[in-house]
Amino acid sequence: MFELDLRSRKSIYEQIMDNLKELIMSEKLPFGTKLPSVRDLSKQISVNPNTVQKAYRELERQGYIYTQSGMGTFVADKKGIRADDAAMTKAEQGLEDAFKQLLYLGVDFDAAKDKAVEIMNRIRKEGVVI
Amino acid sequence: MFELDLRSRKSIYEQIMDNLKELIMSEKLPFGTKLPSVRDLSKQISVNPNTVQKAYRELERQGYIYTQSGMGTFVADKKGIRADDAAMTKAEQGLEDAFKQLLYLGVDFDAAKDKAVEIMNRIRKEGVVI
Amino acid sequence: MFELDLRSRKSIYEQIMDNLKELIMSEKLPFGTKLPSVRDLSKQISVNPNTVQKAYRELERQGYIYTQSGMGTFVADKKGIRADDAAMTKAEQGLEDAFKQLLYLGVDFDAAKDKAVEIMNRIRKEGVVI
Amino acid sequence: MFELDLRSRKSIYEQIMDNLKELIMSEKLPFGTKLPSVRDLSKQISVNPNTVQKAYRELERQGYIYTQSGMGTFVADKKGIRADDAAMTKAEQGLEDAFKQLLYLGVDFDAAKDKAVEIMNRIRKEGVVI
DNA sequence: GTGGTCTAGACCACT
DNA sequence: GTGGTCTAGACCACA
Repeated sequence: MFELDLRSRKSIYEQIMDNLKELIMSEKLPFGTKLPSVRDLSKQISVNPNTVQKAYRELERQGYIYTQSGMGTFVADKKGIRADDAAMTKAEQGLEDAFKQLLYLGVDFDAAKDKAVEIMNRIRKEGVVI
Repeated sequence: MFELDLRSRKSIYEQIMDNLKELIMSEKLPFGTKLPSVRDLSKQISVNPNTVQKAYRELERQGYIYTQSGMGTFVADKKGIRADDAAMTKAEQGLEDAFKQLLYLGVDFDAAKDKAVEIMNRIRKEGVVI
Repeated sequence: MFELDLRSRKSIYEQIMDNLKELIMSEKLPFGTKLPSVRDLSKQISVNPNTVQKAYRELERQGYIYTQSGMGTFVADKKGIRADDAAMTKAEQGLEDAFKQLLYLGVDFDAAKDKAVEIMNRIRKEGVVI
Repeated sequence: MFELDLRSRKSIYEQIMDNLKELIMSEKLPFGTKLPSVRDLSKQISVNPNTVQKAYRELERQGYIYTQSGMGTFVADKKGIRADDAAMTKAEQGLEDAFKQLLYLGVDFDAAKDKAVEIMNRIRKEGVVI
């Protein structure tokens, strides 16, 4: 389904969330699709079930998926996604930090900006089609 | 000297590092400047000396400052900053992740890109003069 | 696991690092092995957990081990060790200094060289098998 | 007279000692030579007089130099040098550590040994003539 | 005075 | 349970 980098500093549940978000936003998992159960997914990616559960719970809170008792977990309509203000601010802050980091490393402003634009265009092409 | 946001998710020592990096890169603290001693800065910003030292240590490792035991800590020549390839890749990855995060939140691609450009221009104006 | 010399001039965290490096390089702790947790090792060798953590942190920075938050700390693949040029130069400088130190003490050149060769051969036999 | 690296991690008084030991052992400062006064040397190399004094005191303790009240400080006969056991052990330990460090960095045993021999021969030629 | 190391013990997020 | 961060305070060597 997707890959994790167990050696990354990013926590595992966040990696799971990001992977699923990407699949959902790119409509590789379209509205209504049944997600694997917590137990199945946890086996598939060799991760503690609690960790998967945490990812699912958080995704549900953010409106990406929903659960039907006894039936399973499903991809929600994109309209349901909460444009969580906190998450938004955090993402913007992340953008700012990453950009500054480039400048800290001695990259010239315009070069850094070009780099950023290049990355964004690549993302558009590669697939986070929305 | 600068301010901390104790409620932020960013750890204190990282905030100290980022603040100092900004002051150094903008040459508000030019090459050779003596930084406040660990103890002084810790009092100034009401933080434990160990926390300040951790920030100094890491900044030294990254080449922003250098230390003379018994004498103090000083701003290093910018040439000393390691254009660490790993750090570079990491920064680019960070940019990519942050941008994707925006898209995950349901922001339209072009809106996200505009946002990013706006942020970059703000950074340019505000002063990370290099 | 190993022993510390609390009376040594070498700081404790450095002794921990050197001991672990030796165990790793000799493959007594092969790739992937889980190291004792910070708390366990600290109890085992009667040292404060922070001190052990400092050693682990530095070993991670040097690429000998890696860490999975919440899971533990593991021996990294040797390929990960940075053949850091700076570290190399430093090691050579250390060799030079140590040798000069012998000469400063009034040891005859050939005697010092013999001593050095003897030490190197002992190291080969004793086990820093690579 | 000689140079210091203020940014080095080696303490200044040790650098002074090593420089003087080298000059003495190579007989560039032969037996009986008057050393500059603490005050003069401290000015010359822009260092706190206390630091120079500490170096002189330690050199005297080790038998490299001697002081005549009111007259100054002089280079001692090499026979007087105390083959301080502790210092000897420390030097040997340093040699061992530096060599191991090379191995840690992934250098092959024989390559490391060759390197060491090369360094020793260079030292012989370059001047620590004894 | 300076930085460097260490202890004792706390709280947090993650697995 | 795991590592990561932080506080409060101590002692040391060095300048």
